Amino acid sequence: MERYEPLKIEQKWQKKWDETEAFRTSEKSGTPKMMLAEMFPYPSGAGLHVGHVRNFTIVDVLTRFYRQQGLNVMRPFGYDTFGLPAENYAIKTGRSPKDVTAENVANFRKQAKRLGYAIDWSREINTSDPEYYKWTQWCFLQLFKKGLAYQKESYQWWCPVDQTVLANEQVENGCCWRCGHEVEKKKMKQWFFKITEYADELLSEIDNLEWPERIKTMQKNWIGRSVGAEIEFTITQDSNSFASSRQPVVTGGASSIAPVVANAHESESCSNRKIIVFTTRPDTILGATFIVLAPEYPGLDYLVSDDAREAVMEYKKSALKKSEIERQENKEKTGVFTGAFAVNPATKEKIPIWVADYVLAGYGTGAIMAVPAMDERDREFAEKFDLPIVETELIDRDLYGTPKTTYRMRDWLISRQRYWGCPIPIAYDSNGEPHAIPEEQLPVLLPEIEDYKPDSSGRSALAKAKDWLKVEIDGEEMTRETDTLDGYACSSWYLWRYASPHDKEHAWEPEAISYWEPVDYYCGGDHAVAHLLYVRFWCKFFADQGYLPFREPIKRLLYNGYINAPDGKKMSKSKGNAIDPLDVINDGYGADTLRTYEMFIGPYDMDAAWDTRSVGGVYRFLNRCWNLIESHFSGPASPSSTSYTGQPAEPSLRDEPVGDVRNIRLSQSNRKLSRENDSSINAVIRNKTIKKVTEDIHRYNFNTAVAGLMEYVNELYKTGAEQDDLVTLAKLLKPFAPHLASEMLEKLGADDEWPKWDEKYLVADSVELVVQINGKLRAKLQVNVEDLENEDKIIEMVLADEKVKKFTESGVKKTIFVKKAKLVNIVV
RNA sequence: GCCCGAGUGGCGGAAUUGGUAUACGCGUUCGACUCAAAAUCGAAUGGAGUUAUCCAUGUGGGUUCAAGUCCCACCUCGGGCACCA
Repeated sequence: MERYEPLKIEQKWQKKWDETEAFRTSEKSGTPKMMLAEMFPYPSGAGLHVGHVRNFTIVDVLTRFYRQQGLNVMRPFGYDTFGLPAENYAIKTGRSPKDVTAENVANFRKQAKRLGYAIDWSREINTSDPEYYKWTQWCFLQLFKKGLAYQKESYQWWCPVDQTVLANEQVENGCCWRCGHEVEKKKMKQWFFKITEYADELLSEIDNLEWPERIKTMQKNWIGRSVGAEIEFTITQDSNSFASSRQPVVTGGASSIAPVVANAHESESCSNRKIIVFTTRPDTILGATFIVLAPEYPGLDYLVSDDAREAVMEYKKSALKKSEIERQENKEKTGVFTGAFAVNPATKEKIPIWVADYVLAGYGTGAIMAVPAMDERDREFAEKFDLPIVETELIDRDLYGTPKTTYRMRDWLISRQRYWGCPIPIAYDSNGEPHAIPEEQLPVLLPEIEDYKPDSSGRSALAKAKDWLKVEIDGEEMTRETDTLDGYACSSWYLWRYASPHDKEHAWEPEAISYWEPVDYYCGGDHAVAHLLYVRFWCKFFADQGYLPFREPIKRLLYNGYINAPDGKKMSKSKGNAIDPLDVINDGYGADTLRTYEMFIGPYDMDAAWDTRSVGGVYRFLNRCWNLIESHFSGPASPSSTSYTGQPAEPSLRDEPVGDVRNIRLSQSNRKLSRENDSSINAVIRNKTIKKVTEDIHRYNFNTAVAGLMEYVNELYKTGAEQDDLVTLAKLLKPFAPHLASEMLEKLGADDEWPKWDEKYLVADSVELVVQINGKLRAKLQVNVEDLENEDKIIEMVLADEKVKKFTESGVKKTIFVKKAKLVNIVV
């Protein structure tokens, strides 16, 4: 008899899986495929976190479950390596981000292997590998060629600590998602991806996704479609304030290296003759008594009157300086009159034009018609500044405006003024016009430099790589773009790279992609609106270009909850409440215990607190699995062959070498059963367990699947376990505890094919009938299954029961028989 | 403020379609084994009570033969959005 030694078993199987490349996959025609992936990790210096383990194990359970069912299952792995943490660490320690990243990747790989994941290691990708980012740059160029990657000068989120701009999705409560510092608005020329081009489809397709409702709702809200109209308001010519020849006053703004190209929308709405407003209520136009412009409104400088100019510019300056937090916290309306007027096209009234920061520059046209009688915010503003409030009746929606749909979602800002990212494959000619780097020159390699530190110049550290900056395109000398791409760009297509990770000709090889993808299961606990929206956007774009045969990249999304510290708070190194998964393994519990525990901890999509004592409970369960096998093969100690005497264990058992099983015995009542009866009883629980575990995994109820296995083992301890029971146990256990299960199957000489249950074992001859009186449980009777077909007979039997009689002396009003629930309710 | 989740023993959590509330695990108690401890094995374990029985799924109502589950109102916690016209 051997003791359960997880570390020894796990090492054996991990070595075997590694050497045989056990999980290597290739396209197989005729075999149903399945592709699963987790959201690939950012490999931090701290190594794997228990949260990673939960995330990866969910994917692994499904991977192994479907492999055991004979599907061609691909489960790749990758690392999202570009980004600020590596660069900041490099700045702090003086080491290169490349070296630091390489170390972290090696550590993550080693740790993932110690968890026994069924990963196809030939499909390992790394976003900062030039072989990979060559194709990220290729993707960028496709978007650039179609006008979906463009430059625009506008006010952007700027993190003064990280010295870079940020996308809307990376600003959380007015703070930088990385360093937590308050962000500012800064006028800069930046690169954008035109995600708004796909806003409609991104929204309408959400309903067809097998994704959690809460993620779908978040995406819908994020896209925020509003149907309304744009209405033109003419600025009054007789206004003394108006002068079309006046030069604009330049305010704010950061240096930019290329000339500003105003887009069509801006030049139209900042025309000096009219203001276009967006409204969802064009039918309320009769009540529009003033116009409000955002402080950043592009045409503001042109229309402001001389008298008001100073006050307006002062207001604009202070509004821009205000952090977003201040703007959010202070809901008190502020604003100033511009001195200009416009004509309400419906009433022909001359109405004043104001500036106020409750109007947002980035939404609609940055200008609204205020209807204080209808809109709470406008009313508040009107009351504060004593503007007219006119009660109004509604008119035909389409009378004065042109129908227009607007989205809350803005275009995706993708340039970053940082070193450790994918270089944007663009160069500027002497006029400052951007040109694509020819595809044959890709990848644009990230140059090795000495000093990664960003500065306030608004340019990344790449600007210091003087030689690298120069590039010749079509015989013309040009200057390279020094910004790098947002890391989310690198992760917007990695799922497709998995299909052909080493292809030199394509970002993804057409046949491989159409075999493997879209991804069947994608699992993660973050990025509900950013990454998960971006991959959908790129998918639609590349489908339109003919590169992808599907328009949604992810069929099913599993959004797992977090694992918190034992105190219920978020785990963090600084608070000292973090659990290191490698410590749990090395303490002797092993990877199987860790994996199984994290599946057992609770529903996968709910947050859960770590409980060290419960880890021990799962270890005991695996130990009991092991002991069943050991006693099966070690003769006298076997639960199924040891005769129970009611006395202390026989001497022969005491003489056994140290074995945790030596006290396994059978309860007296169960020993009365003959061998034949034993196995028929086991057939029932065996089939029940197969059904439960299979169905639970299909429903992602991993916690109850493990509970079902525990119950099964408890039963086998009582009844004794035959070969069939042990083989079934090992097969069902394998997705959760693959090392132990592999060892068990090897000892049993069995394969790992997923077992099927036979319904015939699940139908018993007699069943327990529940008897309620007035809805309260009063009795239980054994009845024959065939009697359930005969309601009269059942009721007769129930009413004849002694226990029931006590309650029915005063007469029976009504009886209800529910066959499916095997229940009778008697109303007295 | 608006939109989602969730609230069940001492604790984590089960209960899949309205039908036996508390599966499974932790903890606790008792017993076996041991010189002893650990480990292991077995038993018990929602509360009150003399058996009967009564009370328990955040609170208060309602529907129903029957409610953790459905409806109405409210409370608490967590998450998302937050002047989006």
